[in-house]
Amino acid sequence: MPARSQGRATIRDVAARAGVSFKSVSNVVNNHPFVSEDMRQKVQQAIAELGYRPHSVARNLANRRSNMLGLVLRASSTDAQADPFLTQFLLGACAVAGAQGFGMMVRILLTDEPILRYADLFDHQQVDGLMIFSPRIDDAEGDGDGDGQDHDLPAVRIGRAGTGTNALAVDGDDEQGAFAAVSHLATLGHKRIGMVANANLSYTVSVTRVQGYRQALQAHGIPFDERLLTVGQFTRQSGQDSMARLLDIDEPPSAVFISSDRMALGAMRAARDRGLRIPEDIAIVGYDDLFVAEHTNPPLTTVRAPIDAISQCATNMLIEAIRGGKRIGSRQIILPTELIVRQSCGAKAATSYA
Amino acid sequence: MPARSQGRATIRDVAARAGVSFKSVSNVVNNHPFVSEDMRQKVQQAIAELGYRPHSVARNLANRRSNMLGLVLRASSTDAQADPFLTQFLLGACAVAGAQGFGMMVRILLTDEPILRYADLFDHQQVDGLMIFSPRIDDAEGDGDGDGQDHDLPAVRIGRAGTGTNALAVDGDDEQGAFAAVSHLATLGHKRIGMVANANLSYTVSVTRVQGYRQALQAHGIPFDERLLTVGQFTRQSGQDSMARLLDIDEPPSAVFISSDRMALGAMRAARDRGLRIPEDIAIVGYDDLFVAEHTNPPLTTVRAPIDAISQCATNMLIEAIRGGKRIGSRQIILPTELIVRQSCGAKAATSYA
DNA sequence: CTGAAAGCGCTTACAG
DNA sequence: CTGAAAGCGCTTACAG
Repeated sequence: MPARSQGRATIRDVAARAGVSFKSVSNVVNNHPFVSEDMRQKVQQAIAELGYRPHSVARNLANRRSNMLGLVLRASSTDAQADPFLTQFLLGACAVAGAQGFGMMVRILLTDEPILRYADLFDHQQVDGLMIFSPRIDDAEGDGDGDGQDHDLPAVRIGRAGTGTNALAVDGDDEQGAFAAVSHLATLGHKRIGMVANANLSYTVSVTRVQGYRQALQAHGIPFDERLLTVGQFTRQSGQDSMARLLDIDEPPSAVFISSDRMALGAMRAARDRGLRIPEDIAIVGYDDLFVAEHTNPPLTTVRAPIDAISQCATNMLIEAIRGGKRIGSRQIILPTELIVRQSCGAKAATSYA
Repeated sequence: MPARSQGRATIRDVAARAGVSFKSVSNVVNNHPFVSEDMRQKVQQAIAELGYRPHSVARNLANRRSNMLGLVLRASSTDAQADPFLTQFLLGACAVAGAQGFGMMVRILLTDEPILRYADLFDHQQVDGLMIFSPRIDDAEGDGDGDGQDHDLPAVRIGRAGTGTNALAVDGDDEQGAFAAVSHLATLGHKRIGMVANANLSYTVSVTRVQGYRQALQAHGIPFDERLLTVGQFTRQSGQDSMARLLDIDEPPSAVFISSDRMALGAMRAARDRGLRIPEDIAIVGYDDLFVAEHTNPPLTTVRAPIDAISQCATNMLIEAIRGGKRIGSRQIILPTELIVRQSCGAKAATSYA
């Protein structure tokens, strides 16, 4: 092969081989209009013969585009909960991005690190847009991505929208999910329905679920009793403690909505510690549909977020924003969640294995 | 700020501001030796004032390096099992890479896709090295990354080494893990110890665990009985079926090592279906230490792979190979696994919650 | 539709 | 230790 002795074939090599100018090679590689079929064929053949592959770095420099999406993951020690969704999210996002010619570069941000502008996690022009995945993190903190800068990147947040100018966001409908969970309980005849919130009410992810809870109560004509609402902090232990507290009040609940599966594990434990049978003595609904939910005893009824839809939607939105130019305005998309009925509430379960 | 009216500050702007040549700026940015303290300060100040950030794309083009690691993930529908490790692996790898100035670009490869050279998943010079994560996939297939090409990238495989020339690989010590699991059973007095392999024996990940099983038997003077060895195929259902088969033979086992937690879930179900108590009537050990293992009834004794150590080791090895130049030769590192004793074998558990 | 030019922002050899 | 040059591989305007 008469390619260069060193390194891969370059656009010039292809041009020489095909007997055309290298501009023409660029044209066909980039699928420009108005290239004659003849030219295309000649070039394509030379490309094949030389095993030419475009040099993306050079291309990016000239283009002022990187065809890269930057995914920033906020992980935290207290919050392993987010992890189970992460892989699934990543898979979906990479697939969509790849199909549209974008690569994915990921950056981890530990919560304890100081929060800077997310864009600063990447070099200048290293990515064309940002996906910010931090669904279970304190939103107040999370909003520290100063917009207002001149050359802000398009960004989409997974979770609730930040305060930025170009706020794009995609999330599951937590309110509706909580509503469905609690309605399920009410429909089964429960009147004393407690709730263990997954976090204190400075977290929007906690607030929306509480709202769904209250709306469901209202829809079913059940008065809200604040003694029935307690608050945990993500961990299983806090679920156990919160449940114990709920069980200790006068007129304890006959059913409890715990807005986190992880915490529901603790809650089930607390119930069992008192000799309460699930669901006969106490009905329980969780939230998240972790893998473990199917394997608890009894299998846990819970709410599942539409991770695949979220990842696809977010990726498409971001790419659209990148292609569409600077200001798309803000947009927030909320996707419906699904109640997975198993056996922890006493309803006959549609899906059941364990 | 006298920066350019358009775009970010460039190296020239910094030079102008600091009153030096832009070569000097490059020098300090790249931490070259022999820059006077005075120069460094002037430049650094100008950088700060202008908010200059190096343009990585341009730098990469000039450098012929991208400072990027390419992570290819082989996912498969039948193999959700790999997922739980993925997030943890990704976190570890990104952290190490980031600390050494490397970004991470990820590419998903679905198993059903044709297997090409892994390097072809990336553009030319888009990444400096490859991490290949596909621990639970048929190894025969996985080896289809033709080495032998001229400009092969350094690559490290998570799992057993491929056949390539530059074969770097890191893995957990499955043999030792299986050995520990089965020895645990033997130590508790079991003589009839069965095994359900996680996959048929064309998968090395299955073979090594079987080897550990046999070695442990031998070490404890227990003869190998092939009727006690059965083979599943990753799924929970196959674990259930395999266990049922084992329970049906004459002289059934009093303890079983199931080399996959997912399958152990099915196995526990099969045991319970026959009214067998765990661990009184039948002891069970799993493999993987999925999150669910802590929450089964009873909590599952199992083997945990050193994911963090693997991710860190693999990333460091790869970066070393990148920095060290072409041929490092092949190297395979096997890291020790850990037996997590819970309650499914009747041993007093050190760690116990659920 | 196709050439020769200039440039993306930076870096590595090259003389001073 | 510091300048002016050439180049990384490609692309966008520019004339033909």
